[in-house]
Amino acid sequence: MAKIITKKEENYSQWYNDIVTKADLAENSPVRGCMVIKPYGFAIWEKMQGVLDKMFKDTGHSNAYFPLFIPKSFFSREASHVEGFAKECAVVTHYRLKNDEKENNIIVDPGAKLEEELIVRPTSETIIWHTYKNWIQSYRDLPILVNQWANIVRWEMRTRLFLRTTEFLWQEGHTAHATKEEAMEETVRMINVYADFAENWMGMPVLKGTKTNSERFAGALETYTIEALMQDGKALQSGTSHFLGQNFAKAFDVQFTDKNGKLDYVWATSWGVSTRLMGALIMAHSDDNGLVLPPKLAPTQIVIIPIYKNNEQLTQINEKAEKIKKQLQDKGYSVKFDDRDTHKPGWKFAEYELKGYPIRLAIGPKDLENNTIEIARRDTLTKEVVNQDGLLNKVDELIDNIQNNIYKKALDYRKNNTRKIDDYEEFKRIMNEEGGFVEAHWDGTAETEEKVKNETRASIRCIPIDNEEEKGQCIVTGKPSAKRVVFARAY
RNA sequence: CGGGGUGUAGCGCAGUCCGGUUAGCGCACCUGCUUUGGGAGCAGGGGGUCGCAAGUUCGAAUCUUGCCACCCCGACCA
Repeated sequence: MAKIITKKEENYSQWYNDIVTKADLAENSPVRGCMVIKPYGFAIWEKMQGVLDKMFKDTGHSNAYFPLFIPKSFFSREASHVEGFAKECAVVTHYRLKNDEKENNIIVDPGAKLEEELIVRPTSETIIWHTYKNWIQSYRDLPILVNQWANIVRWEMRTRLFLRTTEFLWQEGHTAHATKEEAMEETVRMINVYADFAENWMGMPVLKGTKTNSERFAGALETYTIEALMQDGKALQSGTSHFLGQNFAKAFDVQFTDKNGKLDYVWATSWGVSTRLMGALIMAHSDDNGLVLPPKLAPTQIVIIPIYKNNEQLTQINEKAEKIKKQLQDKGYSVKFDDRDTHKPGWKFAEYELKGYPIRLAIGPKDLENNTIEIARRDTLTKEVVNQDGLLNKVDELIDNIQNNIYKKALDYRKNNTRKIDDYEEFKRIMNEEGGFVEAHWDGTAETEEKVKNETRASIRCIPIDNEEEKGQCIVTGKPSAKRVVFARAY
């Protein structure tokens, strides 16, 4: 088995092929830049979906669904939005094929040309605000707090499995509010939901902050982001929440009558996370033996592997294992008993490590004799033999412990790779040799941001919310700065 | 769209420079026996339009021309 290299950028393709193919997550699809999410990978996604969906509902949102196709004219209504997305849209121009008798081939029927082209959604603001226009007349119709789980298509020039695929799955929340304050609160609420999910479920520490003008979502007045640091020192934008102001309401003429009888435009937010989070999950925690999944998101938390020499032993172990499985399931754990006779125990050990199962139990003849069981944890790859009577408590303890440990490990990694730099030459060296987050002063201009990007390939990932004010001088121009911002090379 | 690279079995590759039996290796797959506490051993077996097309030649995976696809690095981006 080829080793999975997590540190070096140049080995990521190898790493992906192994993890992704062998761990049954996905494989390259014949369609340009698209991915097949294999059953095990999709199980992880479903798990994430389930948690996020509950978080959205708990914050008052409901699910809905809007069309995949957006008429081209909708798109051009919001100027900066169309500018941001125009270059990466798949466009439907015809609605029928026909048999070309000369060539004996199927061709696009020229007679089936659409009068107005349809855009395959790269995001749904336009069609949703077109729809909201009919839903909103009065302040009594507000707020609208809607989320949709959907697929979208962005025809990027360059794709990267999981991190930037042509088609991807995501959720997009689109809310409408009567006041600016309320919309702003919603924007911040949702970035906090994302940060909560990333840290407490994925075990992945994130920096919360706002984007600079040039990195902002097309059509937004403010973009909040969570930025995670991958094990190769590159940053990954993992979720965003946008304050859209009244831009889309104005573009789609969505006005409402307020309590005082005055007409005003509606305030909007949108927010989303995608299957990129699976890439983040993989890249944040995996090691040379494969995936490491946080217990809270692992589709199966515990696997039990029988070790036996003959059928008689297997029967005895089966009985015992099924009992243990039942007990664990009663406590709410997802458990798999792998009694396949087609693979040997050693093979199974390696297999479940590759797939990142948090806890592995092994039970064999020795254990039957001694009333013991072997318990192994994926995050540290350590194992111990415990008495069966204490197993349930041990599992409780381990599940918590593993969840906390992988978070702590990722946090330590980030701490060790976050540097305060005040010298531009040092900054350049760090970007070339070390990677990671660099906290530095910036004069606030797009010119400086652009210069740094051209010279170091590092961009401003965010202006952190939590960072303290600290007066300083821009690392490039020496002009005054009120606060450090976070730079990194990013995916 | 620029720069680089690769296309040979499901996966990973050798063979190509310098044309020559029936195209080979590892893993995986199938059958049988022995095995089973960290990816088992032995024996046998199946699987290929050598990316596509044309050309050169007695003969092409190998040489020539054209095309296509994919990967990596940039520009772009969740």
